[in-house]
Amino acid sequence: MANPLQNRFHADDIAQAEHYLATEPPAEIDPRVERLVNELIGRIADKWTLLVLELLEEKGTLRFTAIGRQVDGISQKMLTQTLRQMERDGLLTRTVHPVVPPRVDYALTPLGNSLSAAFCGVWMWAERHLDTVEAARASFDARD
Amino acid sequence: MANPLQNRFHADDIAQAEHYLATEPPAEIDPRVERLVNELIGRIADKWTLLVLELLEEKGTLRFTAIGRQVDGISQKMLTQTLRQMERDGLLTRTVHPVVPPRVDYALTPLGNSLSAAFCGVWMWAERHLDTVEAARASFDARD
DNA sequence: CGGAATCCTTGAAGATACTG
DNA sequence: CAGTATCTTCAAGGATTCCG
Repeated sequence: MANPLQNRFHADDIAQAEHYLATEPPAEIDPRVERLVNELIGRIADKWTLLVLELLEEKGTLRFTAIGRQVDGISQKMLTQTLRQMERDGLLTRTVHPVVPPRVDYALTPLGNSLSAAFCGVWMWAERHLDTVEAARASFDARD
Repeated sequence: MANPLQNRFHADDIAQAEHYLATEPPAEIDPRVERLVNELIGRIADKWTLLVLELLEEKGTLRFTAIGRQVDGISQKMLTQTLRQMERDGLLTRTVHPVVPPRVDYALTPLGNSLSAAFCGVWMWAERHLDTVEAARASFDARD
C-alpha cells in the first residue's frame, strides 16, 4: 500500500487545483457519461479492489494465494470475486498455467497501472490531511 | 457532477505518473498511517459522500432539501448521515439559522474543496478510459 | 423545514465444505 | 492450489411516522 508518487509532485499541486475550482465556473456534462463515471468510481473505490490494485502495482505478478495472504482480512470468496471483476474491467490479466497443482498468476494491465496512478491524488490528500481530519473528528465528538 | 479541472491538466499527466510507477521502487510506509489512510479512502469513496462533495463544489452553499433534490436516489436518512459524517471530518460546515421554518445551510470547507480537487485524477481516468473498460467488459462477457 | 426514531427488507460478505 | 457451492448472518439502507 505504498505511494511511490508522493514525493514526485509539488506540495501545492492540490492548492493550485483548488484555486482553479474557485475561479472557474463548472462545465456542463453529458448525463449518460456522468452515470457511467459514477458507476466506475463506485466499482473502483470499493475497498478490496483498491487494496488489490495497490498490492499488484507494488509487487508486480502474484499468484492467487500470495494475494490472499497479503491483503489482510479478505476472504477467499471476496478475493475471487474482486479479481474476476478487475479482470472483466480490463485492469488485470489472469494467466492459468496447465500444471498440477494449478498455478494462476495475476498482473496489472497498463490500464490497471494507469488507474493506480490516477488515485495518486487521493493518496496524497489522505496522507497530507490525516491529522486535520482526526483533529476535526475529535473536536466534533467533544461538542456532543 | 461536472469536472471543471479536466481541461486544465496536460493530457499525459497520468501517463507520466505511470512511468514513475514503473521505474521507481515503492517506498516503505508506516502501517499505522496505512490503516488510517485506508479508512479515509473508504469513507471518502463511499457513493453518497462523493456525490454530495461534487454537488456542493459545483453549487456552493445549499440547504438540506436542495441537496436531497439534486442527489438523485438518496434517502433522507442517508443524506442526514452523509452530511453528519462529512461535517465530523471537517469537509463541510453546517449553519443553522434560528428562523421558522428552520433553515440549514451546508457548504464545503477549504478541506472539502481540496478533497474534491484530489479526486480530479480519478475523474479524468474514468472519463478517458470509459470506452476501454466497456469494451473489456463486452469482450469478457462474450467468452463466457 | 430539517431532522430523529422506528421498523423492516435485502443483499453483501463470512464461514464451511467440497473438487478438478 | 485455486477455486466453486451452499448456507447463514448481519448490518446498510429504504420506507414510514412523528416532532420542534
